[in-house]
Amino acid sequence: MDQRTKINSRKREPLSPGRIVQAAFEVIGAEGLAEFSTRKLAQRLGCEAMSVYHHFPSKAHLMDALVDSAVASLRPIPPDFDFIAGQRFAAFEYRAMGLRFPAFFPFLSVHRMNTPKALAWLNAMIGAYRKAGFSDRDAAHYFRQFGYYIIGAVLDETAGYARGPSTAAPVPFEVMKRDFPNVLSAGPHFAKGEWRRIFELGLEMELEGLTSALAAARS
Amino acid sequence: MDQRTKINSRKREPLSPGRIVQAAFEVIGAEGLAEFSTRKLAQRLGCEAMSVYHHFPSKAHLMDALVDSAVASLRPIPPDFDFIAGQRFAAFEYRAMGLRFPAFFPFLSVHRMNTPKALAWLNAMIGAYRKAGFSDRDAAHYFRQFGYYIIGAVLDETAGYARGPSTAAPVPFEVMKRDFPNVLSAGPHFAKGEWRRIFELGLEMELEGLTSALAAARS
DNA sequence: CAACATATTCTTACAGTGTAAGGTGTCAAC
DNA sequence: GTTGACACCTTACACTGTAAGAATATGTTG
Repeated sequence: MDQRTKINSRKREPLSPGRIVQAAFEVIGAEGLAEFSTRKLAQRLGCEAMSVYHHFPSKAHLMDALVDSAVASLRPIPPDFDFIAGQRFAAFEYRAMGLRFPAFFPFLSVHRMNTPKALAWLNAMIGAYRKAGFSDRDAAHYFRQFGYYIIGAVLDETAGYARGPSTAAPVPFEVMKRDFPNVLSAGPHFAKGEWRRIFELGLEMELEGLTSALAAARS
Repeated sequence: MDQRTKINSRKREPLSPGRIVQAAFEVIGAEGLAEFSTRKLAQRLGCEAMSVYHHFPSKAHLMDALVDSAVASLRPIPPDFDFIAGQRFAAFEYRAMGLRFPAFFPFLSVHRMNTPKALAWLNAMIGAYRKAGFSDRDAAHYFRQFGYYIIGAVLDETAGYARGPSTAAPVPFEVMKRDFPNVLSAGPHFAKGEWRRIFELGLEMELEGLTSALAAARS
């Protein structure tokens, strides 16, 4: 009908899954997960909301593509690393991925990884445990347990980082001082500059535990 | 206008924050977090959607009340427990809380705990670390790191438990067998019956690490 | 008792959401 | 040309949270 719409769609690069995924990350990064809608996505793409549906059957499928894309950005463990060094590498790599998409990570953390690229990554990770000497069962269990720590850590860093202050009226300083002095004195040590140390503290604890478990499994 | 509405609102118990919170948990438990809306909540309460707004200024405030209520259900660490036993108790207690509200936990996991009851719980937890002999800084860091593991674990149990299959078309068995054999053979060991063992595996690893850290801090 | 005040609850309306159904313009193959 | 496939757009619907204000219920004062 209106000729400008045609011109618009001719002028710009045509839509594609890749371009849509990238634009989605941009919107989520700029406006936050809650503000991410098909219409705002379309606005950034220079098209109409429904045009996205020609490339993704639903918003949920698009979100899955975002998960896949984020997971695909995880570099595999270098082959010459031993098991512990490899797990350390994977942990930092996963954390870096989360911090690359801080506003998106809370979504990722809660979603099953059953897209092809996510499965490939999972497969490699579990394979590392098997290869190190864990039984099938122990490989599954220790890997999952390790994931608990990593995901919990990255979630905390991103959920706190990406979101503004809570909706509830914050407790005033005087009340904090009187009723929750431990929280107050812990506050500075929760600052962003400390996050990496906190992450490493627990990570090294995990790695020592894995070392012991591995020694026990091999004997 | 319509007289039945009056009769209805006379007949039932009057609205109150407590009744609304309870109904909210019921709706979330029965229909899931995504299906939880003010109108469905009102339906369960036998009132109109906007009536809720007299008791909570916004849905976000109501959600905060849910967080507060869930956290308030955490029993404090018994005073005669030593530090490690206390942390073990708190970990299981937290996990039990999450499993009590499985559909709600993914929301809780991502939200700051700055309501009064949540702060009281935080304050007690951090206090336990201080009392055990950690410095202010180490208390903050080791507590947070411990929380990473616990929250990651409970999130995984509830997010997998409370949600149905992913939206993406699942990868067919033949493909799994060929391309992701490690994931396939790990599958049975990720079954629900194994969750408690997995949780304990990582928990005991954490507790051993805390024991060592505490010994180092005291020396 | 009536009259007023306050606390609850309901009605209506609006801007926003995901997306079903079907239309329109462009281009390649015949 | 005509046809058909493809990419994109228009419209419409059922849903969301909630602002604004009307209506009712309850309590208080005369």
